Amino acid sequence: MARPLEFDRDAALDRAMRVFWRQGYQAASLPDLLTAMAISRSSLYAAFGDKRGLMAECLDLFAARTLQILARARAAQPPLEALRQFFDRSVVDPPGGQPEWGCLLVNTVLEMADVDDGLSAHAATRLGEVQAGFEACLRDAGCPPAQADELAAFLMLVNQGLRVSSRRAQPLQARRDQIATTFRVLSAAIPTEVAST
Amino acid sequence: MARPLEFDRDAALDRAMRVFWRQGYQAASLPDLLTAMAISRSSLYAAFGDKRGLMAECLDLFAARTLQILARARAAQPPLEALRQFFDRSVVDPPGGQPEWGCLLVNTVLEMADVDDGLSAHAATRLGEVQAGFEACLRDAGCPPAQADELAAFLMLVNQGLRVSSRRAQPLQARRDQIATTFRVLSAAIPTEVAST
DNA sequence: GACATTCTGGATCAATCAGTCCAGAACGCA
DNA sequence: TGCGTTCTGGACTGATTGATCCAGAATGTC
Repeated sequence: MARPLEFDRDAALDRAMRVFWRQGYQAASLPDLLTAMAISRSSLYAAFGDKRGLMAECLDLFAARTLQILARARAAQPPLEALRQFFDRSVVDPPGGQPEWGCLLVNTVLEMADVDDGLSAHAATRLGEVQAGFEACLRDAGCPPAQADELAAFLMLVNQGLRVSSRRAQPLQARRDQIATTFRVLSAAIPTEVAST
Repeated sequence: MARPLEFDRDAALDRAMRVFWRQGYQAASLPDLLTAMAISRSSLYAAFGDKRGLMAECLDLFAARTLQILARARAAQPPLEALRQFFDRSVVDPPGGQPEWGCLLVNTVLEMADVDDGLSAHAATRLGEVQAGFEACLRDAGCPPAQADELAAFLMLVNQGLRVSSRRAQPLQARRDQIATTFRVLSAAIPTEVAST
C-alpha cells in the first residue's frame, strides 16, 4: 500500500525478450536492455532480480508463446496439418519477432552450454516440452506410442535445424522448401491410413 | 634471420579452436585462450592479429577438418554409406573434441548473428561448402541434380538439428536414434534403385 | 494535508574486457 | 664473440561489464 510500479511489467518483459532473442544473452548489455524496456537500472533489479533472472523469465515467456501457437493450431485442424502450420507460423512468421532471429530456446541452448549450464538446461527443458507437444499431436493423428516418440524427436530435430537455417542469410523460400521436403519425406514414412487423417 | 617463433603455430591454433568450440566466441576470454595455447599475449597478437582474426582461422580449420572427414568417407565406400558414416563420425565422435560441443560452425552462426555479422556469415559460408559436399555425394549416388540439391539441403538441416541436440543433455543413444530415423526416412524418399547403390 | 512506504534516476563500485607497449631475453649471422 | 633482429613476458590503458547504493520524488492511507 504505497507507490505502485510505474511501468507495465509484462510489456517490459516482452521487450527484454526481444533483445535477448535477437542478440543473445551475453551480447545483450544492460544499457541495451534498459533502453528497450524503457525503465531504469533500479527498476530492473527490483522487478527481476538480475540479468540472469530476467533471462530465465524470458525463456519461460518464449516457451509459453510457442506452445500456444501449437495449441491453437491443434484446436483448428487435423493433427498433421496442425504440425505443418506450426512450422509455417513459428519459423516463417514468428509472432513478435523476426524470422532471422531463430528460436530463443535453441539460441540459448547453444550459446550458454559450457558457459552457464543452468540457463542452457533451462532452455533445453522448455524445448523438451515443445517436443512433448509434437508427440501428443502425433498420437492424436493415430501414431502408435513408439512411433509417435520417434517421429516427435525427428520433428524436433528438423525444428532445430530450421532455426539454425533461419540465422543464416538464406532466402525465405529455401526454408519454405525445407519444410516442404520434411513433410513430404515424413509422409512417406508414416503408414498411409495415418498420414491421410 | 633472427630469433624464430618459440611455439608451434598450428598446435596453438588447434588449442584455440577447442576453446572457441567449447565456450563460444564471446565467453572465451583472452586469458582462457592464452592458457590453453600456452603462449603470451604479445605472441598471440603478433601471430594472429587479434581475437577476431584468430577466430576466423579457427573457423577455417574446423571446416577443413569437417570436409576431410567427408572426403575420407567417400573414398572408402559407396556414397550413401559414406554420408551415414560422416554423421556417425562427426556427430558421435568428433575428432579432437567432445560430442557435447556440437559444431563450431553452427555454434558460431547462431552466437554471432546480429552481434558480428561478418563472423556469422563466415561460418555460414563454410557450412555451405559442407552442404556442397553432401550434394556432390548424392550426385555420385545417382540422384538427379534437382533432387541432389533438395536432399543436400535436407541433410544439412538434419546436421544442424543434430548439432543442437548434441549441446542438450540428451543421451548419446538419442542422437544415434535420430540419425537412424533420418536415414530410414531418407531411404524411403529416394527411388529404390538409387538408395540401394 | 501529513506520514509511511515504495519506486525511480543517477552516481558509483569493483571486476573484467580486449588491446597496446616496452624493456629485456634469445637467437642467427658474421 | 659481438651485433642486429625478432620474439617474449608482464605492466598498463581506457572502455565496458553487471551490480549496488542513496537521495529524492511519487503515491495510497489515515
